[in-house]
Amino acid sequence: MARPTSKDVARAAGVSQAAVSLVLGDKWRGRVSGTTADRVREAARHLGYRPNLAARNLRLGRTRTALLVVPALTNDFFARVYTGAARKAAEHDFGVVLYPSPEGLGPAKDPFASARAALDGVIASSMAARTLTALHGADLPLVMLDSDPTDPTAGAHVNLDVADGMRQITEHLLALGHRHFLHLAADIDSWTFAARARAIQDTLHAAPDTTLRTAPAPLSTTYSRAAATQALTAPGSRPTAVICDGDTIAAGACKAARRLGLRVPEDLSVTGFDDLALATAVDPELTTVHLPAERVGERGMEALTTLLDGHTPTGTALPTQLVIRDSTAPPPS
Amino acid sequence: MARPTSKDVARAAGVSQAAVSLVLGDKWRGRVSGTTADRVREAARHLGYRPNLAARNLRLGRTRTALLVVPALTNDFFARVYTGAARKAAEHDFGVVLYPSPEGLGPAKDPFASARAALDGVIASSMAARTLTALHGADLPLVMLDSDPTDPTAGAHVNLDVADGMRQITEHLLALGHRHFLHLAADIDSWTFAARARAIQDTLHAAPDTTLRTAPAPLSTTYSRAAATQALTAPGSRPTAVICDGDTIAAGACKAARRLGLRVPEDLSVTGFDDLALATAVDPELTTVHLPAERVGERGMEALTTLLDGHTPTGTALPTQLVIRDSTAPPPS
DNA sequence: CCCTGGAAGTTTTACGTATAACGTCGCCTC
DNA sequence: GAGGCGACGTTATACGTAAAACTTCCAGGG
Repeated sequence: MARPTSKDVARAAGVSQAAVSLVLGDKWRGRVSGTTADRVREAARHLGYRPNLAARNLRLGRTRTALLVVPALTNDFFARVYTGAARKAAEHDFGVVLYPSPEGLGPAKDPFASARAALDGVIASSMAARTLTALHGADLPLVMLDSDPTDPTAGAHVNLDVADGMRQITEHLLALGHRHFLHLAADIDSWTFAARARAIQDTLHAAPDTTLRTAPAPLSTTYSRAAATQALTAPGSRPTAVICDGDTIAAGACKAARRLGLRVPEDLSVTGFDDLALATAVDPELTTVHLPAERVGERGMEALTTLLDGHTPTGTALPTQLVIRDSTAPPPS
Repeated sequence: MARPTSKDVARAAGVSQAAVSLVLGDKWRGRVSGTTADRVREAARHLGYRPNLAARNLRLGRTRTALLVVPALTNDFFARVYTGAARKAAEHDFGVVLYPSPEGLGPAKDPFASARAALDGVIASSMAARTLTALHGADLPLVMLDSDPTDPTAGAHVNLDVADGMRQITEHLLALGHRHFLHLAADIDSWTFAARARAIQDTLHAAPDTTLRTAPAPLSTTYSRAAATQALTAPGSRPTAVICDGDTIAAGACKAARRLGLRVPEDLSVTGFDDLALATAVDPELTTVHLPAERVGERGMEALTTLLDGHTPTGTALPTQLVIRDSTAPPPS
């Protein structure tokens, strides 16, 4: 037999379809007797009734579904953001559908066409936002993750205190005695990376006799290695510490250093960012900044639901935490 | 103004709602004149009309949405499976919604409740399937990934030739001169890992004077390291090669070896499996087996659509490929 | 005895779409 | 000039649900 509808349940219970809707929607008090309600519930259970979501969504005009826009899932930061968002969503009886990297999906597709489910709102990471001109004009509630807090196009922001993370990293290296730094900066034009660079500069500015050089690097272990090699062999003062915008870059930098005959951390300290699974897989394990990725996802979802309730979410930046592992040490004397 | 409906478009174009549906559904040939069709399209474009998917799904009785069930997205194998499935889905004008690790989502939730979108079919990885008793009885078309091909509960299978991958790895090590092996086996009861173990045994069985020991290891770099240390220091013959069921285990094994004073690959060869991003991030880069993860996702989606068309998908196992990197070498003399 | 009001339902309607079924007109054929 | 037929539409209906509006019955108060 085909999937049972509320009408089938009604027939089985000997009531009208409306009564079934009232009972199962838990709006029956004062409208249906307790015994009848029980009878309806029993019939529904027996038939294995599941409401047709398409019909419900059509009727209610909302879907309890959010779109999460991320640049790529193979980055486990975003995978964790998704996990957090999905968990929180489940609490609110919401669903989350993903719109991953347009690169991965071929020709720039309309995200709202790609997400077959109709949407109640959108949560977008800043790194993905640049590809999403389509977001404007869709007038859906929008929550932005780790993006410029002054950007008014978003209904809400969930921010990470990446500047504080970079400050912690830099001060950790300063405390170890480092004075000459190389910043391998992600070659992506994004608020979060700009904020990280500024934090390094600000922190070093307050410290005497320090030098900082910056080189761009792709966010990929394989390709960042070449960038690191080049930056480390460039003429000029040799850095004793390399600050990377991400763990993947740091992994590439470690390899580059080793090929140049530099031991990490004895001859060169290297720091990561993000605290990906990779950070503890490489040897030495990376000193890095832990980002509460799942909390970002949770907060994003929370912000979206408060937005949908007509309120304005309050936004404090989520803290980031320096994690000291084995890739940093005092500079060689 | 609220979101425009097909009725609004009809009014703007001076036609009936049915005509709008015909034109936009591209079923207008012989029913509507070309000029009228153009007028309708122009009106739709001008109003920014987007069909209400809930209504369409209700009307058509299907959603063009598939559920992909994976154990965890933080494993980039599954992230790539998703990417492949989503890309292929887009071609077929389908959507993919995820049901990730029940562990990640808290108390075992009904996957079909969690996916707010109604579903046309399910694609499930074997590693996730054990948690999905709910799949049975849902009588949705089901495609199983990398699972026991003789299992009849699935409508279709997409298989990886993991046995051949393990055979390639083992023969590579044999060719290098290794005779004494340690297999760090994933501590998960799943068809794919059983097949891998069998392949190692079969291959070594055909080679003279070889020994094989097996030890269980968790699929996590951090925890597998302890398992590797224990297995490597256990009394008895010392292996010269460690075959791991996954790259994460291999990364842990490399660290364990180094702490024991063994250089990789000079003193001990270590092999991975899966070819995750991690495989090229660690130093030395791992000799491993590349799995065409995105192709798995694509084939899964293809199988589902042929299933939905009422046909029986043909199933040949996808090939796996040995990738020789820097973690294997001849055994020490 | 009538009137009010609440309990326990039912009938009806609307959500937006796709499509089957039904008109109407003009032209061509026999 | 009757009949047919293709082009160009329109009208009507169904999908499954939620909820507003309506009905019926009965108890209790004045």
